[in-house]
Amino acid sequence: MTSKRRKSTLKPALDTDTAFSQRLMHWFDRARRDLPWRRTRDPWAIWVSEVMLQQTRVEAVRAAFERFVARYPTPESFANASDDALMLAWKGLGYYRRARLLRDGARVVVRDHRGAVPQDADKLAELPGVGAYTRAAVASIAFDLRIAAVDGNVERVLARHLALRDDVDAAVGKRAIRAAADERLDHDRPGDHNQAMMELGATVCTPQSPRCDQCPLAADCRGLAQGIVMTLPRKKPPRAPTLVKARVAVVRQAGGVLALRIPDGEPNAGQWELPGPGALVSVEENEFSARTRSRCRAGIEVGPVLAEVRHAITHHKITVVAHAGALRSRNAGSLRAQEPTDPDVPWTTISRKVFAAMHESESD
DNA sequence: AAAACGGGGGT
DNA sequence: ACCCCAGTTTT
Repeated sequence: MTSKRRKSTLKPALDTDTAFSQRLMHWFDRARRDLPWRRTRDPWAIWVSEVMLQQTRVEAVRAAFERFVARYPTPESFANASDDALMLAWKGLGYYRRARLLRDGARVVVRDHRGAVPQDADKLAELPGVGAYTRAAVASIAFDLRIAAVDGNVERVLARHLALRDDVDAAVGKRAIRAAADERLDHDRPGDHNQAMMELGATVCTPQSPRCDQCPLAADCRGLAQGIVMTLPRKKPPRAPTLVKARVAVVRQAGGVLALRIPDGEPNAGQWELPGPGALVSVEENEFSARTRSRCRAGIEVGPVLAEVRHAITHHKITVVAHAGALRSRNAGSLRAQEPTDPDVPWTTISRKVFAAMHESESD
């Protein structure tokens, strides 16, 4: 057999790209998983799935997705959801702020687009919570628009295929990735192409132990040829974390414990947490009462330590010390009694960790 | 227990 | 170009 590789430089880019997408599509047609959001072309459902998938593994999204779209089948239905309903609908997925942004987006769809997700890439990008990635994903998967989606998976696949040594977080690296993604996009099946790239990154071209022997793109992968796959993509080193020693009080009342609904503007707004100065505020034990009073409008005295839990958010490493507490003011201010085990109360993750740790030490 | 991972918004 | 938001899974 003679090589089919062309020597001509007439249309080298096109030739290479066609082969790229053919190999990718052939692989995807065989390897694609049957997922609920791949059985619909409804742009709202696809939008929802993309937002969920940004933060959670496929398996966790499976159940949540079907429950969510059954409960909120249209942007309009979700636009009208209350904060509490939103929390419940998003339960188990974390990153509640994204659910709020999704609702903001749904509200704009209702207000500016008569409730229909706009079939236009620029209009999509104007929606709250829809950035470059989500815009590309929805536009290509729901509407067949020819826009390459670049998420972390795609970034990794391309950086390796190109042997791109630039920092992918810096402007030069971003431009290179973007250009490579656009160049390789399959114009006949843009939605499938984007999904295939992401699936390849998630299942074959994985961060730690890539299965290059199973990769449809290995033949012309320059990173593999140069033996630098594991070093890519290059990113700038993360910033050193800030250490926080936060404190909360466990004040038993009316069969539950006192809790604060986190005010708008603070992290985790709308969720419930144990009273204290806040999850990102370091305080000594003797400062607790004063700092808590200003935020919770209630006087709380703290006693013995019941539990310590650790939690990490962004560049904060938080140690939360949970004290037994007692209410000293006449009324509870902004605090309400809530049941720790009530599945309908959207406790913060830190609060749940505290309850779990207390439960463990009890059963010892 | 530490490390790894990621997309959107705001300044 | 920078910082902030916010968790789960893997090692």
